[in-house]
Amino acid sequence: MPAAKYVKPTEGELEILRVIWDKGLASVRDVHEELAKTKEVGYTTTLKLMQIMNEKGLVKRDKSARAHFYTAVVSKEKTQKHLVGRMIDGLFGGSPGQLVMQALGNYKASEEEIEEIQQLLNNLKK
Amino acid sequence: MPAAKYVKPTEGELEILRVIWDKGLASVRDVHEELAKTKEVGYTTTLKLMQIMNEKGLVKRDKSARAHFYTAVVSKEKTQKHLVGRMIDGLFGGSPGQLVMQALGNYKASEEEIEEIQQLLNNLKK
DNA sequence: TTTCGATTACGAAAATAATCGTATTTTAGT
DNA sequence: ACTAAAATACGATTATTTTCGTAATCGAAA
Repeated sequence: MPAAKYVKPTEGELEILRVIWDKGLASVRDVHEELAKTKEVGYTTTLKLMQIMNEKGLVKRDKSARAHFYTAVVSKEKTQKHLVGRMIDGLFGGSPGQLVMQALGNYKASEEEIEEIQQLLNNLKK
Repeated sequence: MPAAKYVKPTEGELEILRVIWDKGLASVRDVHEELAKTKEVGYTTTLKLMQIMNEKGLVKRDKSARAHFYTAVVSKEKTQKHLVGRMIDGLFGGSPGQLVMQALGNYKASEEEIEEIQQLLNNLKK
């Protein structure tokens, strides 16, 4: 197994990953149009970033068609886990509970989510 | 009220804030020695960063003594809230529950923490 | 096959963040 | 008052990330 070191995506890369995770497969134009909904950005900026992500191994691309199609190499779950872990260690003194309290206290979760969390907690206790 | 816009601390600034939050009041040397425990860094680097943080309004300093003493202007809780919020919106599709599930699933919380969270959830349901 | 709109390739500038060397200032001890 | 140790001030360099202009390339339509 070839080491597989974790590459932390930058802010901009994360925005792009979100789109790709969502679509599964996406061209530069797909991603760019999605980003353009929320911010002013040039097409080639998005392109360049996606090329860099490809070099870093965050995504891979299929060059067979004229417009290249990108897929994510790093999974959403794995990335979430890394970033949540960083936040727990860096900002919550290593205590996941503190992060959870903070999140639940400040941001409203739906009824279903609450049920789901309670379920999980019950399992964890056993 | 003078606008009070939120300034997002950089990674390096966050490390320093953690030390200041912990100590309440800290000189550059205090902070630097704490940072030096975990990474190689020059004294003046820490100094400079703290000066920048002062300019940004993240900390304020008491210059009356020879060695200046710094205190945090932004609270730990407020910073946590902001960063958690960013993470929820950016990585968890706006769902705090997803973040919580991720955190609890991957990082072990203590028995007490679990109890506390259950308590909170019960309150939220009502 | 020629053209034209869309795409990728490339390089470099701009913006942001982190680093540290050197100069200056301060003050306690002599 | 002088010195030395320790602190701050400042500027500049380096590293990283983001941005985008321009050129080259591709391929479908005429």
